[in-house]
Amino acid sequence: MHKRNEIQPVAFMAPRYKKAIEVQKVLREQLILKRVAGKISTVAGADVSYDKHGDSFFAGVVVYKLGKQLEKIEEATAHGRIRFPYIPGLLSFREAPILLKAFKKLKNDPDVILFDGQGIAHPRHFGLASHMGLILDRRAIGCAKSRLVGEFRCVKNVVGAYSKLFYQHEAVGAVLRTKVNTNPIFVSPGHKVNLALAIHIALATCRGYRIPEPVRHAHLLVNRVRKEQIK
DNA sequence: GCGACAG
DNA sequence: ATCTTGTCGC
Repeated sequence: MHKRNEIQPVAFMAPRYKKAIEVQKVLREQLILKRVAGKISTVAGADVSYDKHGDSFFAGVVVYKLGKQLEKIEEATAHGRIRFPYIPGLLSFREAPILLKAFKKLKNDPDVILFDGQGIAHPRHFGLASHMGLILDRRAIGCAKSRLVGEFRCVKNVVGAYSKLFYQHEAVGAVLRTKVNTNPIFVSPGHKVNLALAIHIALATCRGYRIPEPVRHAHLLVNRVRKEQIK
């Protein structure tokens, strides 16, 4: 008997997965869920693309200067072998290594990073954006295309409208309308930001598409690189 | 036992 | 996530 969103009964999981879950529980204690002071002038987006044959993938990061017009100032990619299966709730153990490899090539250190996944809107309040933000010691925000946990009400069909995402009686994120007549996205604080700033940054970096520009371009970048490298 | 389940 | 062309709708 499992409550909704009680993903992966730990008792039946392989030891390495149980260990991963314990790691998340320990690391989440170090998360900073308040807005950290400091100017935000550069924003990065990161994403991963999987090789068709399933044993390798690519990570990409794109850095933008924040302004009226977003100006791309740097991008980096990395290639690596997949060492961990996809298990809802344990995505960071699969994607963090390759993402870190790409971040190491970066010369700039962005003031905030947007990730293609959840922040604290997660069974243990420690999704990909939280994990990466903590490791990189950067502000991080989760921008997912679908729900992992939580309940929410309908979102008005107006850009900027949102409803809070509740999980265990706590607002862990927002279901945000970034484009009319289009499904909303799931924004949640990852690290060193609060929900209000997470929503603000996500909206401020949207340019007419559902996905915030940094993540959208990181997505395009990795897909382009993957298709070229396969040849 | 069934349904839910980021990418 | 990925395999994939056209097609319906704003």
